[in-house]
Amino acid sequence: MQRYFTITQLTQEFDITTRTLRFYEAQGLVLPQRRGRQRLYTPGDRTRIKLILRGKRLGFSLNEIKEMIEMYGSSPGETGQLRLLLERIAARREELLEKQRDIELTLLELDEVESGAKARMSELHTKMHVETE
Amino acid sequence: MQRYFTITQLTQEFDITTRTLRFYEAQGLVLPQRRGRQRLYTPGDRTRIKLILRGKRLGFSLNEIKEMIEMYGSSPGETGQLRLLLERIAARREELLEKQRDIELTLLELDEVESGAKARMSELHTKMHVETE
DNA sequence: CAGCCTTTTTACGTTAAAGTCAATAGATCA
DNA sequence: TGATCTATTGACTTTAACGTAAAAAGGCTG
Repeated sequence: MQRYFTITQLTQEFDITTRTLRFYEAQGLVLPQRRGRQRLYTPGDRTRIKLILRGKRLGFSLNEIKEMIEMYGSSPGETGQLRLLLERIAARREELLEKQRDIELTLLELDEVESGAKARMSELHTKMHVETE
Repeated sequence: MQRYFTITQLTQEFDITTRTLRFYEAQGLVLPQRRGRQRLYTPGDRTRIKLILRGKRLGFSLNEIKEMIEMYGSSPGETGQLRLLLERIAARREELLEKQRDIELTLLELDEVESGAKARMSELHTKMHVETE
């Protein structure tokens, strides 16, 4: 029993438009089957779409995302290709680790701004309190 | 003693073009002083540029980055504004935490692909070994 | 089977973030 | 001072990632 999703189901689930999904298909990122002219998405297609959107949230371009997806599915039988695959994995991992550090720093700065704002807020309250005494 | 950076120094340090820095200036993201027509960047300007590039790496748009930078510098004196600032901080934090989770997942998947590739690689070696015996 | 709704195709438009190019202005160096 | 270099400005172009609109093709319903 193969369960399929329609394009509109997926657009609603992920809050994207049909234009977007067809665009991703034109870029070779998803390849839904057809029943006549209608697109049928398998659970596997749905997973790929999730991967695409996750990549987008992290700031990767569609081309980079395509490469990553191809990495996932690839199982090269030759040593040279395998070595290349391992290199690409290492490179991606580096990028992701850098993004992690970037996020850590940004979160720390947000903490600072927040405590500054909270301090000013309690100052304001104190002042109001004194003035109304 | 105020030390200044020239535009080319910064382009070399951050590996961007002068066009990019002037574009950021036109968008109001940095505001270097002028000596005649020449731009002079202070250490503070340099820090802002670092913030911009970090934001870009995380997939934020220049407009979002501008908002964040303005948050950093702002010190509103009114409670309503402060409350708004705190809300924005919370929203940003949520986004960043989601990105963190996205990264974790992606790293895990990379691990899987990698160990799969390594397994296939040692299979290949074993096979070669057997065949050449 | 006529009418209506959804889906698909095709084609052109748009926006963000620069890239490229040409003209001009200062700055520098022999 | 003339020549050369670098920086600035303005205009136009490009690319990615869709948005929008129009026409045709199914599919469903009374």
